[in-house]
Amino acid sequence: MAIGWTTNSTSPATRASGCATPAALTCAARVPPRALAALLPTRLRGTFPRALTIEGQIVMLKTHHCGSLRQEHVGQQVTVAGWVHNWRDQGGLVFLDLRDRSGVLQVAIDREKQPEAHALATQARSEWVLQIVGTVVRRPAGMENPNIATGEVELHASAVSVLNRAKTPPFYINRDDRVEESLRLRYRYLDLRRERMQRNLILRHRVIKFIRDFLDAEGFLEIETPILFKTTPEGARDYLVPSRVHPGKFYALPQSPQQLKQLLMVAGYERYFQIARCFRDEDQRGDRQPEFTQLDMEMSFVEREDVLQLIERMMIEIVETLTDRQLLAKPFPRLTYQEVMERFGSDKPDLRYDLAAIDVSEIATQSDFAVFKDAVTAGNPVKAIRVPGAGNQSGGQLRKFHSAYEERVRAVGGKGLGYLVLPAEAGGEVKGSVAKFFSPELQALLFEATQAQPGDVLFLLAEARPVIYGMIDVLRRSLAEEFNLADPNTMAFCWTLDFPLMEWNPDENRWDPSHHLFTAPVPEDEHLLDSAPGQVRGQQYDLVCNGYEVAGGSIRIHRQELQEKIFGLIGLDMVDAKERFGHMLEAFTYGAPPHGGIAPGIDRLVMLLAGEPNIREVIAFPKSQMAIDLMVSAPSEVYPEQLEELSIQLALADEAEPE
RNA sequence: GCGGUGGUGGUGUAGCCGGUUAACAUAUCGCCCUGUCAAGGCGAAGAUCGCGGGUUCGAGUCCCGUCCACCGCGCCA
Repeated sequence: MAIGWTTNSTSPATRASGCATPAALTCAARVPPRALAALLPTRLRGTFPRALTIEGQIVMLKTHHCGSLRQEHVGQQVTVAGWVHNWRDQGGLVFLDLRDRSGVLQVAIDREKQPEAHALATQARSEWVLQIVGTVVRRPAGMENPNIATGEVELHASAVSVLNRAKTPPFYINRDDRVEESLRLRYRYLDLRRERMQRNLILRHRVIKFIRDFLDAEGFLEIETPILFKTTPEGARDYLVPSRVHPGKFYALPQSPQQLKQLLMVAGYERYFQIARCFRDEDQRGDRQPEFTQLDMEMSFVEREDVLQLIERMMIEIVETLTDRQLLAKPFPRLTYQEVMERFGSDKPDLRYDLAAIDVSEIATQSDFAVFKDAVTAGNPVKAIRVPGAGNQSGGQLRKFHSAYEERVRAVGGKGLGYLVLPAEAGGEVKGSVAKFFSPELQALLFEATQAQPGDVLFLLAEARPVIYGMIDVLRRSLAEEFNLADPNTMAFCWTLDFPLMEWNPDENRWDPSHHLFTAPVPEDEHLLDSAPGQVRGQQYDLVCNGYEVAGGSIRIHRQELQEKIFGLIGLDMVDAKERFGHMLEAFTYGAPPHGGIAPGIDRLVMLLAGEPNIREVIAFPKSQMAIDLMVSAPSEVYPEQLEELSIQLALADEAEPE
């Protein structure tokens, strides 16, 4: 049996490479393209080897990718294969737009010149799979199509063969129209054919490849950890997997590889990462799926600063190398937890716009407004949010404007919302619900403190923490949406630091770890663990971008006695703790190095880089909000024999009885 | 678990203060057409209005229940 390359090669460059992999379908290994545009399938370049032959039979069904053909190919005979993207039958001349992953190519089939090919082409319909042999031709002058990358050329077909026919798809593949999402999910394999999804998954691939290359160069090892692991009752609900071999016992899918990566540090691997799947059985959101992907990583002999700098460098390079998006600030701003809560009411503020809350308690307490005076007396803050230019509307509009936001504030527990309107011209009258309680001198102080300009509106809020935080957050988000303040092309990263280590849980009457129970306290605060646990700051850090938490991590506790102390504070008695985390405590007695890590969420990161509104758009096969895979109908019932083998009996409530 | 929005030919929408034959675009099918590229022209077919119940002389439309999708709250160490 003779195996070789065909001799009528079209590309000297690829002859030398002798590579059987279509070059255009691989991704540039070392030099990622500068811009997002370079990610488009239409930009993939097709240097392509000759067809592979075995005993003279061509086994590779294409010599070039559709989207790769350019003027330089004019005159060459090529074979392409792909899906019918669109077709236009003009009688004696049929145009087929043939699509493969690299892009779209117009094929012209002439009845007079190629009657057989033409006869087949007239039958072809959307999404049929065709193989077409033809000659690349420069398009006639004036017939170029600048909207597609191959628009200067077209293929004059000499032979058409139908590799497969296709039913009419349930929705348009060739348009970016909105389609009901349940339909997209049911036919996800068709949805994934669409350009938007291909672009997103290619970007996702590039981000992950970039991360692997970057961390490899930094001395990290990629190490896999088990998917079948052990349940840990804290945190989110676990997905459980019954054991056949051990009746009545269960594995749990990892909520994250947290414990394992710390054990890898004890094991001396020093720098670990993994593109890790994580599982949490909680209700869904646009940025939450039951299974999601983290870049899980951990480093030994590092301090907080080392982790922050490494991640920051990586994120900046990802954005600048793989996208056209602008970074709002670099280095990334660093904000303390207290600062973000007081100013933005959220530990993941969207910094693309200001709308920061400013504490005006000192001024408000001098006003005649009892609500503000009482608030300050009770130790609660009075805060102002400046809304630039919002005062330039009629009195009626303003009242409507204010009451709409007052309603939002009430929805999060606020009792009311005061407002002041600065006149557009100097000397004009200051209006608004609380204007009469502030003397002109106090008003001036207020405007100075908030740097208010003519025509601005000031919203004034007085409430106890943490209710006021929720009010600030909801005001910022909804104002930014109404006034279009968030530039979609900007990536506003920041670090949130100095979280409290513990939060008081009044229901359970104990302290809860605010991050997780392996987070180390800030060394200066360690002495407060006994006297004032609520004041202890943790060595925790979150990376925030555009209002989303895109990474969270901490420096860990590596000493057994400190770890035991934390267990005590959160109400875990040592018998319990040993049962659940005995392996960790024991490991820490065998020379655990100081270590820390972080875990960026890949789905959220790619979502932001792609400019998508939810993570389903960057996941190939996501689940619905009810955690259902609409394509395969998972979860599903199982056969009684399967349950029997697992020693499991169902105890369903009547209404949940399976049919 | 709670609240909100939506579900109408294959797809996307209109119809919603109840009233004759459920409208439009597109896709699909047929015929015509040799420079189209969101092709065009002519014609055809295609909908028990998510499902179940109720009110009514009469329900896509009103009411109740239910299912599904999405958004948010709770939840998510």
